[in-house]
Amino acid sequence: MSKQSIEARISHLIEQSLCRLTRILPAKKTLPEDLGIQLEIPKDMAHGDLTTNAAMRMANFFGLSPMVLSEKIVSLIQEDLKKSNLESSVSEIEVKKPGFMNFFLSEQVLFDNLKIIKEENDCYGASNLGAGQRIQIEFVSANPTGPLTVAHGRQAAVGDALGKILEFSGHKVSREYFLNDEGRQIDALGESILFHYLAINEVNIPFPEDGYRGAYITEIAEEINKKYKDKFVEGYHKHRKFFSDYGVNVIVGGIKKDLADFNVCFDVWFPQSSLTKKRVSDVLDSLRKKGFVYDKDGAVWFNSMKLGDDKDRVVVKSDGSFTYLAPDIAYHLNKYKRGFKRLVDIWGPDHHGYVPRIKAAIKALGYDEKSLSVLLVQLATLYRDGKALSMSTRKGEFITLKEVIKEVGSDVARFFFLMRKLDSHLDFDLELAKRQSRDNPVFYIQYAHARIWSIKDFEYKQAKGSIPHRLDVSLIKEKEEKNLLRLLFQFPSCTSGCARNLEPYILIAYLNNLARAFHDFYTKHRVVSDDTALSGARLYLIDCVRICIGNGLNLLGVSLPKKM
RNA sequence: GUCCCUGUAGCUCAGAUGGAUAGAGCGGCGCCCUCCUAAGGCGUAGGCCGUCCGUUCGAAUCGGACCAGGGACGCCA
Repeated sequence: MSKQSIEARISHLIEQSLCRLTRILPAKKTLPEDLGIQLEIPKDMAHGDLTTNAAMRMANFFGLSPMVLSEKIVSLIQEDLKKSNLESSVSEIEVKKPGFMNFFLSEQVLFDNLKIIKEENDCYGASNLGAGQRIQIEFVSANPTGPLTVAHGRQAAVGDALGKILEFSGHKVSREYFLNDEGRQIDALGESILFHYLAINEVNIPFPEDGYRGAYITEIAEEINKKYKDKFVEGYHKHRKFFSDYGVNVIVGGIKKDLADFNVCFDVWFPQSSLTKKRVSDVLDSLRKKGFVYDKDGAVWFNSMKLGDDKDRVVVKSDGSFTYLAPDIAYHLNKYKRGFKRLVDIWGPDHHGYVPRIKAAIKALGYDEKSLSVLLVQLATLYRDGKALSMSTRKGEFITLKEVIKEVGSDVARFFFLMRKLDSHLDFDLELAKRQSRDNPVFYIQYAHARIWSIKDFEYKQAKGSIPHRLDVSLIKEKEEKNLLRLLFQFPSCTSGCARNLEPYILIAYLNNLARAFHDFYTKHRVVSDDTALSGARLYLIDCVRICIGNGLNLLGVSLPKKM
């Protein structure tokens, strides 16, 4: 019996007994639809495997003290347990102090879970939470005017991990990169390259306003000059488009390579240029018909204030060109039109003011704003030896994602970017990241995985694989082993928690605990010994740990070393 | 000025939808390799959870005010 079904069945029993109580006790009202009942895993294992606050939530409703209500519910549940085949799974239900009901699962459930892990293997922890729903996750989407920076690195790691987590939880995920390949910034890019190209050919023009600086710009200019010599010097203003196209091409190529080196892949690259002017103005026209768009001061405005924004926003400037919002509205409509039921946008914190605007647009387009989740991933600050490294994108002084990956490796970089809650600023210490000890959680977790392989190897060399991995329940009795059983049992609720909250860091905390529990077990008990039966049982157990750590690291996009 | 994020042990941070005595790592101190990787483990010390009100059976968690740090507020993208 899988853990989900036990959880589900217990919470069903609770609800059932509440319903029965309304009939037994003089009910004043009908039960509210959302009871707010939570069945959760208690922090302290002394409080059982599952616990609920149901009695405390419902005490007022029934006019009973939480303790009395708890007792009544428990006695009803116990009657039902006898009738169902759950009786062997729940060993005890206790009522504690303020009114908690604690469920203790029988050890058999935890042992059966090991068999489930072995069977499901790399699917253990997967669920059908998403029920096959199509969900699109758009992330990075950095303008192709320069290489990816550390900030993009965090967004890339988060988006990719969330994609994997959502897939694992039964969603149909599409990862998308919106490529901003036209507009003023792209023009400025072209002009910046042109400036350097002309400089090489000893033609001096003023440096463009909003121009980009940085070695990569001069490199592109040199590359063009090498290929085409001084071909574009005469009548250079006619060739601006060539320079910007060339620059975008080179930079997008670099971005794709950096992402590939970071093990991040996208299903769709969506160029802004594919949203033609006509498509954008068609969308604006349809919004105008619905009364969401109006003219003022020679510009066209979106009536976003009525939909929750603090002011109305310009969509067509008085010079006739679109603001960024206009194609973005069309883009989001396009996402829905492609059949996605849910959208996730991952942005930097500098875009937070933009959220009400796009939410307003979603509403104006006639979709439920809740179908769009905007995740604002806070910045990552790089440190070296406790000192923050300064960054300024404008001056071209920044640390690229590429440099970070080169210095610490993809595994470590990904892990560090995911380590904190998305809302938290992230301090990324390069020296700590390279350290290989307990204070570096990546190595700590990978080390547990490698240790298990090392035990398996040892067994293979000693006994030539003759020890059968057989689960003899009576042999697993150490405290450290029981601890592992419990943690392994919790893995599925951890993965679905990540999916529900769109937060990968929950998984990291879990893996840290599991690795710790394993290291603790390892130093206290020998796996491979003369006692073949015991060795077999322990090999079975640690292989389940290996599967769990492996599945967890896979979701984070971190590799699973067999040796370290 | 408006808005967003943050404020928990000396340092870096957990505390997933409010829950039962607030947890890790580092650093301090003291231990554990004739034994499957010591890149490990164990023990110990260390806290008015920024401040003040409020909601609740119950608050680090929710609401309000204030204080401190970071960031955003364009007919830029």
